Amino acid sequence: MSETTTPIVTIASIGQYEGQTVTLRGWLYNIRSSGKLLFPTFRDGTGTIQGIVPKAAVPEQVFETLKGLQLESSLTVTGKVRADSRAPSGYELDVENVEVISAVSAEEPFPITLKEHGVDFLMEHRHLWLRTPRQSAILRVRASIMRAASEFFDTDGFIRTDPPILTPNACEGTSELFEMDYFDNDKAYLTQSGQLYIEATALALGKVYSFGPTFRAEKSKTRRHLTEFWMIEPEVAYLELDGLMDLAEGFISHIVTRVLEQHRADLKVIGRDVAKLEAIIARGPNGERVPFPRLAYDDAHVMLEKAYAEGKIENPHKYGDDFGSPDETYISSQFDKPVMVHRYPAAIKAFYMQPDPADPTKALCVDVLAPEGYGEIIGGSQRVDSYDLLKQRIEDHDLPLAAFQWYLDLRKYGSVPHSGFGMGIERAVAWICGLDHVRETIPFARTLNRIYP
RNA sequence: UCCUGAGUAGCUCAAUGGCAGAGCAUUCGGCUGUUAACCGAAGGGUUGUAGGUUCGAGUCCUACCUCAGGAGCCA
Repeated sequence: MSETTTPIVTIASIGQYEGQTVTLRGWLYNIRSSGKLLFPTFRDGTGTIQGIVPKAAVPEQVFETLKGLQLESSLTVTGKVRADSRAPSGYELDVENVEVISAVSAEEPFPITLKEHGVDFLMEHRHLWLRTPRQSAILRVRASIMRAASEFFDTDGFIRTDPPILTPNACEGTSELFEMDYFDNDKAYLTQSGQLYIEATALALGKVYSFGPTFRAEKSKTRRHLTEFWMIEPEVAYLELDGLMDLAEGFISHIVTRVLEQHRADLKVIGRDVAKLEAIIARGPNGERVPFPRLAYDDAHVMLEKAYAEGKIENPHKYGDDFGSPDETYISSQFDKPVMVHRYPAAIKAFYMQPDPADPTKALCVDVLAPEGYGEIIGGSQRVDSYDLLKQRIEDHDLPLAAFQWYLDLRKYGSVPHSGFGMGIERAVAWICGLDHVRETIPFARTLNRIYP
């Protein structure tokens, strides 16, 4: 429509074009008017910018077109970029021309308004909710967290080896699995962890990781649960528990560092208290790295006993039991960095975890609890490397031995100490973004009660 | 699965057992610096579903449905 050629730019990069006439391709995010002045706000996926349209300065048709346009109509807009201290982003656009690509009907206006909505309504319109600045910012941070996570392993000699998503049996035999028919007579299940498979690839390649979707058919209805979520899992041959904790610490530090480097603006949109994240990677007085606190299960139990005696938690923690959500929240609230709780009682942990030689009733495992009550974001362990012990564990847990024969083979042919952990991406995103529910951390959350849209 | 809570206009919410209401959104009008703009007006309702109590039920009772938060379990 414009007779002259103007550069097509993104809102994120518009500062480079101050004083120039440019074209944006996007959507109408909001529009205000003051008589013969219009203030349309445009968005293009990279940000938002307010345009100014004085009636006297543009063709009648441009003014009337914008005035009658519904929110989220798509359009291209041409105008001159001007720095303005009144604008939140620092720039405004003096609109010269608009071309409507697709107008939204007034009979069915865009359902997501700038006012508040309920959770159910927003989730029902998730495909449109994604367009709002906060949701877009969260997805950008999610993408960077995933990139930083891969990057950490890729640059440290890890080989990405993704396990199958369709599996013949339960990994741990505890969680509920999504079941399906697999051709004739056989059942297949959606994976709930690729761990057993990457133990195999780790013994082949040394340092490996997997990154993919995971499925849990648990009837969990909380702010921390999805039925389909993404998990990144490293597995390393010849690595023992202490080294595994070092790995987890470096991993989390790297991700937080990258997010702080790249997403200050997004974190501001989300409303995240950045100081809480800076504390994660804060250095000591001489610039030295400050390790994450490491707390043995027994010491964590003592901490909880004291907290209960002082009335800081409602229910006493019974020694030998796993920590409940309120317990984890209390423990993590005592530190401003993620806390690594290790050596849980073997009886409450998975069959494949190596017993502690110093106390065989304990497992060489670690849970990383995120600060601010976000709970467990990482669970990991050193794996049983003895054939006989592993076989006995499988039998003790009433797991089908035949299905685990290949897994036992790993202990038959050159078994070595090895360790790994898994981090749930959505929980990490929820923590880093300071969200109160994981459903906002993934484009289309799958939960107990929702599989639409 | 258990516990708790919520379902009223497109959305967010009010309404002592006694006329069904507001803000936003939509439509119309006003306003040359608005930031979830503001001001005026109009249209918009099978109060989640099915029963019951009552002269009268959005409100009280029963069952069911949907959703949310929590517990357990987990990442």
